[in-house]
Amino acid sequence: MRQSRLFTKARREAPTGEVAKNAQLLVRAGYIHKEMAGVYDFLPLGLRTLHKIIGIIREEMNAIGGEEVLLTTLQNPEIWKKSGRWDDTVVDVWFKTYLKNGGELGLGNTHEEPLAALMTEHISSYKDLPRYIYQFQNKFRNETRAKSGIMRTREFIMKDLYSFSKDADSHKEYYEKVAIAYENIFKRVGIGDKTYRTFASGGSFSKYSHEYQTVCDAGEDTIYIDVSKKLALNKEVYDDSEVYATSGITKENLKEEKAIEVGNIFTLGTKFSDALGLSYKNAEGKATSVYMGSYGIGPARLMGTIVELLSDEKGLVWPESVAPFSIHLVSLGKSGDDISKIADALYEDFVKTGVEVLYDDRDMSVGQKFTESDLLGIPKRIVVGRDAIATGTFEVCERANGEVVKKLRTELLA
RNA sequence: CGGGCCGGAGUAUGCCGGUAGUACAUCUGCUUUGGGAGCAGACAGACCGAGUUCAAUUCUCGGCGGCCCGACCA
Repeated sequence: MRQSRLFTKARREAPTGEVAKNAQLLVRAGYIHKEMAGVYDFLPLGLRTLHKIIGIIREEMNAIGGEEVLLTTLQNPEIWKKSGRWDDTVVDVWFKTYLKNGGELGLGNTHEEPLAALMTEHISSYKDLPRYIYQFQNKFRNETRAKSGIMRTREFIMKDLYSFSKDADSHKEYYEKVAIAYENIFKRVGIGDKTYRTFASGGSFSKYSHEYQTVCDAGEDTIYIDVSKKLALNKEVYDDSEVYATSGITKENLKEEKAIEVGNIFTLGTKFSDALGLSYKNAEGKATSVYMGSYGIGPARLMGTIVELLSDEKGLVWPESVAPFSIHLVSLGKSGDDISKIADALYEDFVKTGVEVLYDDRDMSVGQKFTESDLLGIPKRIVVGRDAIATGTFEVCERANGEVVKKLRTELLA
């Protein structure tokens, strides 16, 4: 993409009042725009990165048998009344609204109820199980206090996977598969070494659930890590003696850290299938409740976590896997001169070979181009300058570590 | 939801109960081009409402909005 065609502009300063590092950098670099507290738009560069993250999650979900759907945001209260979760005192993050005829509606904050209701039409026999259904869908949560930039927002895309199994044993088996898929995801987006499977309270569904917590000072949660076991405990279960027996963690070895919850996996059991009438006939012809699990990841929060963890004083730093472009091609020529002709040709070559390249073809000062390039955080920068004419070489700079090498055109395209 | 701070050109800020100043950005012109260039000129601003006052951007109250701390996070 030609940068002259990119409508967003990088800015020197972050807006007043935006304190979170992730939002400061993403706003300055033109990846996102704040509409209001806890509500952010994704602009072209930000959307590309978000889509890269979503793509990685999708691959991992498909690899463990996930089938993708897209359920609605508008929610029918009748379904939620069956599980008791329409009540504002039970779920306090509802956004509710009205139909023209006065009927009440909700904006979905999660999708256990509608999906369980939907699956009653498709699951009737043990032969129909297991099923694994997931989506990337806009959730609405009326948080009392939005904070931390894109980490806790009132409207956000969530990947939510729901598993429908015959019984607790087959559920447990799949639950562990999801855990591995999650670990793959966090590894692939570049935060694997700082992300811990963490025991947390399970709510009313099961004794414990698991969170994936990424160690980071910007995090809202406090966890206790057993480094050798690569496991952790959320502070909320720290004083629960049973968790140590369950997890095999010993209290003495724990290290306290701040962390960001980047994912969670829950055992739901039959709570929702009982409430919504989701059952199947087993081999003996007996009606049996479907055993459910739910598994969430917030792609935007994951994006914010990557920013918090990997960016530096110059700006964003993306791993190749989630960068909006692989290469930032920066021309130091002026439109029409020899340098920019070489840059144009190189750009066309990259486009032809399918390389994702952002081409800074704008007429502006060198310093400004480099500073903006650093801010955008694209993994590799290729500079077309006087060397391109003098020696036919191009400077290639790694954003992450600043390493610079000179390469010939043929080496770049190889 | 409790507490605190804040609200002015596109962005960031200084001063101020009496003509809203500056920097950056933007536009025009000339020069400049390997780390946010220079000169000249131009465009552009007080969240809303009430009160006090001869006079309110400034003081007071209320609303709305933003950020932070805490609580909450099914």
